[in-house]
Amino acid sequence: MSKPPSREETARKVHSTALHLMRYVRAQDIALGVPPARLSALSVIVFGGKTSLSDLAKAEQVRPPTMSRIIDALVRDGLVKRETDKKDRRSVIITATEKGTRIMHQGRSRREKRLLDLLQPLRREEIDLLDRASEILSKELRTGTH
Amino acid sequence: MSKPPSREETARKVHSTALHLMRYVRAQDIALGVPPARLSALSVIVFGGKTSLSDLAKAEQVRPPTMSRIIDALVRDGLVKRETDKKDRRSVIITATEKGTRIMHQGRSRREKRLLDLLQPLRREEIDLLDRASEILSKELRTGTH
DNA sequence: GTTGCATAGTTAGCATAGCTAATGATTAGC
DNA sequence: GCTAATCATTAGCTATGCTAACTATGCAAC
Repeated sequence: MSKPPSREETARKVHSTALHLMRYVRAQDIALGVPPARLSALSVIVFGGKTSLSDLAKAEQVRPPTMSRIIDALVRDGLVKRETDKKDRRSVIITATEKGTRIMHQGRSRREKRLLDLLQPLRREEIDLLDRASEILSKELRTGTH
Repeated sequence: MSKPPSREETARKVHSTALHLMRYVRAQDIALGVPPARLSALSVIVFGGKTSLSDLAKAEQVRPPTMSRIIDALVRDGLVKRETDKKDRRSVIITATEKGTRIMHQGRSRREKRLLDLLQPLRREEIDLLDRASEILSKELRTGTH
């Protein structure tokens, strides 16, 4: 049927697809009323459990002052709470409130539903192929230089 | 070997992989010294040819005032130029300058090189699989409701 | 051709989110 | 106990998103 794709072509396709996919799922988040940076941080807090502010900053690849201000807003809106670490009183421990947890679960299920809708018309073999492709890429992203 | 993945699992994997992949390639862009929104707009201008401001706004999924200001910055930095459309004098046509084109090509080759490095250890069959997976997803993203 | 509506773009003003530099508080090393 | 390192915050800048209000132009109806 078709000739084997060059690595360059495949790289371009993969990049373009990932870009459009992210755009597609992120559109769902607007309904939650929590802006993107805050939602992303909240996700780490809810699903990753309690962490320090600096660990959060690392996870989100932003600088501590940026994360500090994001936490300000999340605290103000009652989605997380700040506590000073008993072991190291310089450190701040961030925990999700019940409200924060609830909103995050809503968000996740909205996004998953959206993606499932996208995958709905696909056949068993195609789902299987997407699954293996994700595995391959994830593995390289974990082991590569970055 | 392994039992067939549920659609839910696959959806989660695909989402997570796309997210990490975008993070991986975007890191390259910092070296260009052009902030993300401007770079993305410049990409549409360089590779998509001359367009009006409102078409650009649609392509980038932002409102016209946002695009207007992005263009302000790109013009100020000599990367694009504004011209009024002769046919419809309300309309503004945006074109890339030589400098803008040069920088964008640099950016593209940096990102492609980065992705090629990632795909480098993969075998022929794995590349082929990624290629087909991208095709499948792209097709759904094009034909789906969004 | 003028009246009136629609469309393209800009301006003004606000919120969000990124950064560096500088500061305060606490801990760790010696 | 002093010094250096670490964690978080504050201040102040840039960038990027939005809506509302405005200007200028085009188009349609009469």
